[in-house]
Formats: sequence, structure tokens, C-alpha cells
Amino acid sequence: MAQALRFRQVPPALKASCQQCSLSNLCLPLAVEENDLGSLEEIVQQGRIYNRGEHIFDQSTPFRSCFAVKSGSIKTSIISESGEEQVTGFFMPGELVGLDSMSGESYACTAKALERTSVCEFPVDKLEELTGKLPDLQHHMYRLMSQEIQNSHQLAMLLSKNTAEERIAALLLSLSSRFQRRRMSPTNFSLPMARNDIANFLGLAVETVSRVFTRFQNQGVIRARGREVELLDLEALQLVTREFSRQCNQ
Amino acid sequence: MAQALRFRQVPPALKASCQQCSLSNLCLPLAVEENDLGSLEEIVQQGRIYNRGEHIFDQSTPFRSCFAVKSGSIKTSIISESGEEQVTGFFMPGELVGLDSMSGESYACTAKALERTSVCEFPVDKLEELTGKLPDLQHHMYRLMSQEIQNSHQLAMLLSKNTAEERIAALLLSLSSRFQRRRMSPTNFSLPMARNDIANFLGLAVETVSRVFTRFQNQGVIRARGREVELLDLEALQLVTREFSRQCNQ
DNA sequence: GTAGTTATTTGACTTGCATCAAATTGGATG
DNA sequence: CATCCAATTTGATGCAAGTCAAATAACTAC
Repeated sequence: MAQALRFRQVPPALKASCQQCSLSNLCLPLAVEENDLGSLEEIVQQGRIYNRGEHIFDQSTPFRSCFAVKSGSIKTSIISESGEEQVTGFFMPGELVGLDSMSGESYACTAKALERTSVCEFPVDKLEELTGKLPDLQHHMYRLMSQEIQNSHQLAMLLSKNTAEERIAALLLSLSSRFQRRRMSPTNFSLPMARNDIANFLGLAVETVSRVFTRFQNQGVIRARGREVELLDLEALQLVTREFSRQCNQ
Repeated sequence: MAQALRFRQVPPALKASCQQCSLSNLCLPLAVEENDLGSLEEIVQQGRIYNRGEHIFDQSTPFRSCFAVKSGSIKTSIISESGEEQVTGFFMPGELVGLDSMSGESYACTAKALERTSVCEFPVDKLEELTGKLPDLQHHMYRLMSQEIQNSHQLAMLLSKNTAEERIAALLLSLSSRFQRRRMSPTNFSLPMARNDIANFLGLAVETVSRVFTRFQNQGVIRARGREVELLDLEALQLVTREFSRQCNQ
């Protein structure tokens, strides 16, 4: 309660409304008409703030809601019976978490805040009711879920066919464009996740991730000090991700 | 036209209606009330029959419809600019193809018939209209898409963490349970896809797939002659897929 | 049937990345 | 600021699976 209040004051003069949210052009409001925004605001709940490492939900939590990241970032992962973790995604402000969980009783993954993170909560029963009434919103939901399938296919492709360098270049570029969407620097940002999470996500050993980072650094492609990263040569990175395709071509 | 007619006669005494379709308990009709079935039947189009190798759609086809497999099987893959292929899925009767394409103008992948295959076509504009009216159908669509995200995450997990043997065991078990759902033998079936497709899908070299098949055969776990496969020891296969987790545990 | 083509199998060799081990850095806490 | 624990980096070594090569085997079409 106190936290929520405090948060609302952080971006000064912003109420907890979709209409005023700086992310409305990335998030669900993007899909609804001006005059339908009210009905979306009615169902969205101002979520609490999570500290780094806190779970938003885990695989034993009954599935109730999807969450939009408002600030901070979230890591989702599947934890198998034996306790091994597979990171399935990283979510940045404006992105929707939980779409993979709409087919079961519990969440299909565990969502953990990578840093101090605030979210908006969309209870799915109400959301489904609303998408039944607002064709544009329904259409947008289909688009979002479809996009998530595509992303996941891209990841599978990366994992099955690309080298360590290519995978890491692809991740850096993905982060870069997601920062850019939010009008932040696409070349100068701070990684929200640890090397370990990168390694797990990309199906590599931590040591390999570390080695590739230093290799890129020595080549003058990036500059990295801890989690601070500067992409010095975007084109070189794009070239790395395409390298593989080129090789197959001839 | 002639083809559609001919097909309708193949399963004798079955009209081209969801109500009579033997797959209605797997496909979209599963979600709609008896008395709403009519509206679903109104929008579904009896698709044509595709011969082995024919494209149902490819990445340049404007996205219009999702397709339910009626008989036969379909392989979807992403073909990059350079022509390399990444198989993203295999679809069997009762399964819905195209859910990954709902966020763009064209299809996100290419769908190819692996054998003589018939489909039902669901134009998405009409489908979205209908799901807006039938909450149960909408809910089912969300479930299906969500399931597809999960499947894709599972695949990514398989690709990033598991050995060749584990991947192949997992695929065989997946096929097995999908045959079982259709009340066919879970231990004795014919692979719809070539070794090459299996290799591509699982991120392996064809040679490796072949070697694992013979290894499994020598261990008495399966019996394989060409595409005919018999799973002799389901438990052993399940053990293989869990092997990895066990190892991590201790 | 037979030639031509493609799919599958088997063997020999190579390699990218994992693994193991240990040093170094960075953050958190009292 | 000193201690502790976790994260990151670097080096040395081994192996699973890729690659190359070549021999079947299975289809196709004439």
C-alpha cells in the first residue's frame, strides 16, 4: 500500500492510469480506442513493487493474472523436478508476462524480478471477458501470443544452429532494440541479468559467455565492465549473427 | 472441388461437418457447446488435399487462415534469407497450424505436407469474430496458443540442455503420446518425417540421428526399419529423457 | 527391370564448447 | 574497512557431436 503510493509518486504527476502511463504505446492500451481505455483501467490492478530476487509467481502459484512490466525487469524460467533451471525469457517495461501459462491451472514458469521491479496486474478472467467485448484488444492479445511463439521459435533456432558468439551477439542486439523502443540508448545500457542467466538462456556455460564477452571486447566490438555494456560496433554484431547464414549459403 | 468431394467420401458416412468429424474431441469443436457448433461449421472451409511435399503456405503467403490437420501430417519451418531451414514443428491430425503467424501480414513459417494430407481452413477474420461471441472458444484459442508457447519453450530446453539421445527419446515419446490421443498404437507407428527433418528439428546432424537410432536399436529399446518404428521399451525411453535431470540432482 | 536420384547408414577424424580448477573481482554486511 | 560469499574471469583438458567421405538402401520414372 505504502509502496504503491510511493511508486505512483516516483514519475511525478503520473496517476496510476493507463492513459497517463508512459508505456501505453507498448503495452495493452496500445490496442484500445481512447474511449475504451476506461474499461481496461477498470480491470488492471496496480501491482506491488518487487525487490531484486523476489518471485512474482512460481510454478506452484495458481494462474490468475498476466503481468505487464512497468519498470525494472523480469526473468522467467522453468524449474524441473530435479531443480535445474531453464531461463525462458527476459521481460522489459511494456512487455507482458504470463502468456505461456494460459493453458493450465498453475503458472508454467517462475517469474523473478531481476532488479527493483513494478508491474501492472491483469486478472485473466476479467481480461478474457473484456477481450470478448473489444475486438481490437482481442486481436492484440492474439498478436502478442503469436509473437511470443515466434520469439520462442527464434530462440530454438539460435540454440540449435548458432555458435556461442552468434547467440550472444543476437541477445545483445535484441536488448539493444528493446531499449531503443523505449527511447533509451541502443548502444549504452546496463544488462539487467547476470552472466549466469545469459548462459542459461542461451544454452551455454558461464565460462563461455565470459570468454565471448572478452573476445568481443578485444575485437573492439563492445566495451563491457560488469553489467555495463557499450555496443561500439552494431554492424559488426549484426554481421556476426548473419555470419552463419552466409556460410551456409555457399 | 472434385478433390474435396472425393475426400468427403473417404471416411464413409462422414459429412464434412465438425459434428461428425472424428477429430472433434481434439480440434476446435472441443471447446464449443453442442448448439454453437453450427456457427463454427459456418466459418470452417473444407480445405483441399495436399500431396507429399506440397506447400499449404509459405513465408510469402499473406496470412489469412489457420489450418487444422484432418489427416496426414504437416511440417512447419522457417527458411532464412540464405535458404537454411529450421524445422519448428510437426503437426498431426487434430492440431492447429498457423498460430505463430497471427502477428504479421504474411505467415511466419512455411508449412509443407509430409504425406498426403487434408486440412480444414479457418479464416482468421471470421474466427476472431466468432471467438468474440463465444467465450469458450476464445478461451480455447488462448489455451492453444499458450500451449504452443510452452511447447516451444520445451523445445528450447531440449535443444539447450539435452544430449542427442535425450532429444530423440523425447521426440519419440511425444509422437507416441500424440498417436495414443488418436486411439492409435503408442508403440507401433510410422514416422511421418525423414531423418533429415528430425535432425533439423532437434538441432542435430543427420548422421547423429541415424547413429542414435541404431544405438537404441542395439540396446533393444526400439526397433526401426526405415520410417516404421516400434517402441519396445517405453520406460527405458522415459528414463533416457529423465537421465539428465537425475544427473544434475546429485 | 534399370538407371538415376535421394535417403540412410557407417566409419574416421576434428572441433567448439563443457568441465574442472583456481584466481580475481565485486557486493553485501556488520 | 575488513570479512565473507557470490559473480566473473582465465587457463588446461576432454568429449559429444559435427564434418567429411563413402558405402548401402530405398524410391522414381522411364
